[in-house]
Amino acid sequence: MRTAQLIQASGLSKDTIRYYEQRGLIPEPQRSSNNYKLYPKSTLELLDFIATAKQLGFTLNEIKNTLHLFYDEDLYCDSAIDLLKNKLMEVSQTIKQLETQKKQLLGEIQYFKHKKSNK
Amino acid sequence: MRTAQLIQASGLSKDTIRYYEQRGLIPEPQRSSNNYKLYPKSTLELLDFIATAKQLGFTLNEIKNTLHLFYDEDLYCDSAIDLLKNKLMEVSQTIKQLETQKKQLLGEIQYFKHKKSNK
DNA sequence: CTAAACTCTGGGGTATACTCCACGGTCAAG
DNA sequence: CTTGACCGTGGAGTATACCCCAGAGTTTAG
Repeated sequence: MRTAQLIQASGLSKDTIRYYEQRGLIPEPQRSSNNYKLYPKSTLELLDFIATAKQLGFTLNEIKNTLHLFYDEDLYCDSAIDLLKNKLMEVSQTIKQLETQKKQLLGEIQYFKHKKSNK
Repeated sequence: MRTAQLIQASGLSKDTIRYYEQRGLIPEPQRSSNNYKLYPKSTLELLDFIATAKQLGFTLNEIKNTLHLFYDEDLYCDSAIDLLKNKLMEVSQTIKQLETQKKQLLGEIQYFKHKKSNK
């Protein structure tokens, strides 16, 4: 699979793919004689794995430390569950903070409504 | 008020204050003959205003575009309310996305639990 | 053979909100 | 007069996830 195909199949830009390569998220592809990159199918699957993980809220760094799950999912159910649970707690925590922010915003709105009615 | 006092009273670092100055969030202070900065009291109040706005989720850029509220709060109740409502919607939107993320995470956890029990 | 399309690389730019460093001037105490 | 605290400046660095550009080799169609 050449670069153009991978771009097309993954929906990612060449720069994103290159960036993932540089960050070590996907392995360096082989080269053909003209130095063009040749990706194995697994890279496409890996990119899907990465996309899913991103959607779940994982950063690229976190995903990088999780690649063993992609390569041997069956072996690491427990650690997968741990990672997911941790992220779940993070997300819940963030939601809580935002709920607090919401309350404060509502309070401020009330304050200005009150002030306005006193003009 | 000199720099040290403002740092002390605001709880911000010298670098943060300087940064706010550069960004135009607080006005350039006067200088004494030795070139030391001399802040008026209002700057401290302004820093408190900024801190509050930050807590409500506003970025420094947004805050900068909102400074007229600080300088003439009474005149702009309506626009204050608009700004707050917009931010409220933003926050609510973010919360929704995170709730979705949470559901997906729970789904993934179930998936791995299931997979594990089948080993 | 030439022009267009494809590919590679290195390196700079973006947004956010600061922090940290180093160099140098100023001031007060002893 | 010197030492240490205080103050100011410019500029680099941090984290995240990319985007964009330019220069140059390669390949393919006509």
